[in-house]
Amino acid sequence: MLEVSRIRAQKEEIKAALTKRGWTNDRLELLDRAIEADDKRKALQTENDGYLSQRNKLSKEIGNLFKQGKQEEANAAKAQVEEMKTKIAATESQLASCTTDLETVLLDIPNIPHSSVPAGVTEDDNEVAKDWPQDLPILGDEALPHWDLATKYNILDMKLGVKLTGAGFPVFRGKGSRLQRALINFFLDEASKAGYEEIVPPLLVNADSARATGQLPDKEGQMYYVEKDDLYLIPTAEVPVTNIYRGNIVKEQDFPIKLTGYTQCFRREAGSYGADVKGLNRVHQFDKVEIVQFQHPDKSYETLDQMVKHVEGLLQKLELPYRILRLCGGDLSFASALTYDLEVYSAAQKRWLEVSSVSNFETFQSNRLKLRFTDSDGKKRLAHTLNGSALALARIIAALLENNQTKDGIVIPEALRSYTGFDIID
RNA sequence: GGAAGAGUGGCAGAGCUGGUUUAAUGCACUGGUCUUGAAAACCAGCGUGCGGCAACGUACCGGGGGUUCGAAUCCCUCCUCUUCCGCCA
Repeated sequence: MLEVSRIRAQKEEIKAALTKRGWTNDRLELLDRAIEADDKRKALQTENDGYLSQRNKLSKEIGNLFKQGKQEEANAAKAQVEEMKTKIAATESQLASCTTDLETVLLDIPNIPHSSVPAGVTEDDNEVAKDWPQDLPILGDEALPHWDLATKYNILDMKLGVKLTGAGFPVFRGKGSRLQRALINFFLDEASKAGYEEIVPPLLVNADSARATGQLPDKEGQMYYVEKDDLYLIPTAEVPVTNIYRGNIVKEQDFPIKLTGYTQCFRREAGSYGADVKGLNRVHQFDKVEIVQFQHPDKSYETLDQMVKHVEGLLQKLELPYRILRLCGGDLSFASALTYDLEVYSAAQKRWLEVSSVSNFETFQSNRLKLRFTDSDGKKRLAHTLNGSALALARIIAALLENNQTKDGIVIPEALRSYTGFDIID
């Protein structure tokens, strides 16, 4: 959520930046509506405070009058307060509806894209920030997609998941399970080495947490919801891990705050069927190691680069061909100011698979989180928040299986062997 | 799940027979005096949001609602914690 003060101060720049998201005048007028609603809110607040002030003053007087035994005067004052209360009730209800209006408008305004974000509408307009320098691997015609490899080596069973739960809930078996566990440990160890504090958070969160990171209200349908307890299954570790600092005021010297968490992630992912979603490409439950940082506004883009480097390092160690995209305005998520997608090439599917998304949210998320720091002048300012997947397991496994298939079996990359305890799946 | 007790500012802890409480006091923290430096002592400052150029006003004592001219204080409800019982990985 953008701050109204920022919309006021930089309205024209913001309008210009939002056109990169494909926004036209009819939507840009939301900015004016936000300012209008805020003006109204301020006026009502001033009015209401005045009434409250009078009420408080009168109430004190009544107390004194009673002590002095001046019953009649006290009763007269009571009548005045009665009048005041009617006014207060009226302005308060206006104030409440006005605040709701403002909030509604603000929730519809996405983050302002960073100056380096290319304009564009679809993923075709994304910019390749770093391409794979070598030739892409070419497998023989006998090469299989991961869903067939999974069956061949009995390491992953989608049909069994259907029996146990439903479509999109994979069941890993044997070496498939161990590969899964190995990757989790590998990713967590790498994050620890890079200075991230490891967190094991709850997998269910309350509505306050879901709201603070922006899942509510806009992405409510994406989350599994436990009605009886009013809790949500997390779609990513970002939600509980980021919320650790909800409402906190940290010291400037605490930056950067670096957290990592492995969790299973749950997504309802309504819609979207077909070849693209086959196998592990899109599932309802998957495993992911997330990295999160809270940073001083002046340093957040440096940090974003470091986080991308970290994820790159993982892909290099796994010996997977990858490229980095800078997302265009149209493909940029609602809350992000700048996002890099890391994609791994699947030689069998002959396409790039998104395995990580690393974003700087600037103050967009911290505004809802109310995550602030005290700067050197003693002023309270919103921190910048960043996060990225490091990494999502399902698609990495898909890519590993496909790219590393040989006639003897699937070869485990060197870096993982001490974790898996085997070097081939056959 | 059942019973009892409790939730106050970074921490500790008063207030809780409704009205100078503008939330006492201590610790911690920040600045200053003193000191070669430090400690101690002393002086001052020290929550957050909103409105206001400011003075200041206003809201917040777990969340929400109510009673009252007036609520940290009384009532209802929800949440959390502690202790005991039950159940259980």
